Amino acid sequence: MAIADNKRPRSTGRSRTTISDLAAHLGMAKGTVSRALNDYPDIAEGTRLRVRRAADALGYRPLAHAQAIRTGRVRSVGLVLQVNEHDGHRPFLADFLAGISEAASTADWTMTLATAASDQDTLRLMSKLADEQKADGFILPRTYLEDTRVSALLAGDVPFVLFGRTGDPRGCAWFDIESEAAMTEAVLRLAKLGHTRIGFVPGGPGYTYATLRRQGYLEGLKQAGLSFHPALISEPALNRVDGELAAQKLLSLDVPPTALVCSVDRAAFGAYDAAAALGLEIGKDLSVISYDGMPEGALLSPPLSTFSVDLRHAGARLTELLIRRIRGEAVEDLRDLAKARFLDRGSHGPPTRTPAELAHHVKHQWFPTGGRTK
Amino acid sequence: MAIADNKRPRSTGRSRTTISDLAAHLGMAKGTVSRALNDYPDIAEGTRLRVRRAADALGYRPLAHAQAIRTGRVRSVGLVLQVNEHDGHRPFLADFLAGISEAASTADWTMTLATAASDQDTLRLMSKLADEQKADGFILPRTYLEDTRVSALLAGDVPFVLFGRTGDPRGCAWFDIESEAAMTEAVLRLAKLGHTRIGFVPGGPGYTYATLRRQGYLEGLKQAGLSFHPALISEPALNRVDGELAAQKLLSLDVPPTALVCSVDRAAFGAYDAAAALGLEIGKDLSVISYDGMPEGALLSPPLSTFSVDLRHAGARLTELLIRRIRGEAVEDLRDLAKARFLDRGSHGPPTRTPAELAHHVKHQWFPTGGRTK
DNA sequence: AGAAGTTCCGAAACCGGTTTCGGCAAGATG
DNA sequence: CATCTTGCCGAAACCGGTTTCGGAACTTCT
Repeated sequence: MAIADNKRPRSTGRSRTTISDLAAHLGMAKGTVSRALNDYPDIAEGTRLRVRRAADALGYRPLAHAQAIRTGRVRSVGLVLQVNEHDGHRPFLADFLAGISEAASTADWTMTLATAASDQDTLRLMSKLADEQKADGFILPRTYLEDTRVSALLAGDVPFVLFGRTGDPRGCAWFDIESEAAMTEAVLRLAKLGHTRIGFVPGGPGYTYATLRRQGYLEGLKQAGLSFHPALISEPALNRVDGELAAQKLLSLDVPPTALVCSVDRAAFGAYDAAAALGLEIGKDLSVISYDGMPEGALLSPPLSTFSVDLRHAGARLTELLIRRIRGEAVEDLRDLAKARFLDRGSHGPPTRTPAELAHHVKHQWFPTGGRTK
Repeated sequence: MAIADNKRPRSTGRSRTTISDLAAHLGMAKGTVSRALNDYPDIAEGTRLRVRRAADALGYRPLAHAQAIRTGRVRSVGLVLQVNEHDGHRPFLADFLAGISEAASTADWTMTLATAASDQDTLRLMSKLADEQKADGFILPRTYLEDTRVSALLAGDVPFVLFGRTGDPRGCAWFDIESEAAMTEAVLRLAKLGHTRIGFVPGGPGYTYATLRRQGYLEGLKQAGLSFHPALISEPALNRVDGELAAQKLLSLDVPPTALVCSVDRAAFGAYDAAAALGLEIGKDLSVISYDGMPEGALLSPPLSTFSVDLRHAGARLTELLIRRIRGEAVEDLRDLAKARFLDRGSHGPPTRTPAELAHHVKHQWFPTGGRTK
């Protein structure tokens, strides 16, 4: 109560110092001040310093949108997240955003975020943000082999950078994790332990990474000198249930794999379920190596061996690339790859049974009455 | 290759249609067009329609920052997330963001997001965003009883809305989940099942919710007609390890509780660990009810009974309130509470032992040699 | 019919910056 | 010493909107 009622003229605050105030205070033209602050070459060094000093003495902060009206840039990176879909990266969303925010902040930029419920919604939101110039460009997470966002942005001449590769890279800047190399490494590790039949659970079709990881698996077989059996590649699985089904099917083969390489952790979780149902011990009877590095994997027994991705770094790198893209650098110079880090935990080891023994065990467990119907 | 080289004058695109273009096309003054589009009362209905039609015929989209220069509003809600700290809500971050984005989008606003590494960093980022007018106001997640952000924003006359309450609500708009009511309900449910000694694991001191939940616990005891024993309130626990220690200590009391109410799920996870170490079965020997609704809780055995929060709704509501705040509504009209939803799962049931029996069991298990030294 | 209101729109100022242009003064050149 | 540069800054236009102001045309009232 008391004196609290000092009725200011509504949201006046102290009206900020504008560039005109600053110019008046310095006795110069405001154009000069502007050029001084923006490092134009036709300003004397002494003047530049005087201006700068006065600027922070008066606490001058240019309005981003007032600058934008002339420069056409609001210094903001756009990000449209699609939240409906499966998302192994969801636990890391905060890290990803932190990476973007940090890199943006360093360059004196900001991030404009929106969430979409569908592909179409994503396009709509991006076009709106671009039209109103709320963002100067976009980071595109989760790329498809054929990505409608890419064609739309290319057509609209809106700068962007992909997190992931795409079918036709022309006009695209991108950053990606070499997950195919991780898959190769997984196969080689397993082969070195003595596995000769190694199954593969692919990711969602359409996504670029799914194709790449499959290639990485094949490359691993080749380097290990193992022959490829199409039957050892299951149906795609992006969640626990599908992962269980996939593993179940692979393990029911006449000559089942003794090790599984999974494209995503969630599928690997399902493989644990399948193994449990069949009375198989993970890391012994069945080895599993996966990809994503989800924290839940560490809680399983045995903990899941998987490849983890530094999403904070990814966000930061993508932001740098996007800003440089917006500033006009050629896309060919704005492409980068990083490696995934292997988390060597307990879910893989030397095979304890031959495929034949494993098949016998499975058949016995799975069809206790010996039937093979259905 | 081929013809691909059509060398446009760099990022020309087709230069957007401005309000002047539109005015020229209509043969009117641009001021008139602006007023027509913004529903000024001194524009004839027919004119308004003509303008609107022409606007979407030409695909006119005003530049947000060009508007802002005069209106002083960029139509953006600011959000600064602190990512270093413990965070039970982290798995729901996407939902929270989706709620904000949706509500903002509905009002034709956007969201500007930043992440900070410390309290100080948060203040710095908010002040920068506000100064540059990249955001018109802020959503403040995770409030403290004494919140430096609140005083800073009040001093700077920057609009904001709290997610959570704070010690001194003057000048504050807020939205919160009534987690104290959830705690009360938890106690009542346990009392109804026959528990008479119910322990409480508080949340982090300083946070407003911690105090409220403690009060809710006390209120529950009171309503259930149970007497309060200070020893039944443990040290604060915000993570699994501390939760385990807290539960261990409570269970080692001479007259231990047969049920635990935990302020946060993570602490409850620790209680599971403690129970396992003591050979106690959750839901039988020890009942647990918690708060947060983290998905991991459903994977425990038995699944954790907990209160879940609709963070998408929270984000949406906060955004509505903030926008109304920015538009000048009084803070007193911008306060709202919502309820948490109880997820009735397997971690609570009637007590299978009396406190005395439980104490005996614990002592036997925990000190197999009967000693009481360290 | 003239005065007084209303309705509705054009013209211009304005917001806070950036960028262009031109010119003065000092230094370099012949 | 005259001229040509060059360095440096002021003045003004400009960006794309919004808001104020004033007045023409049209009603309404007396």
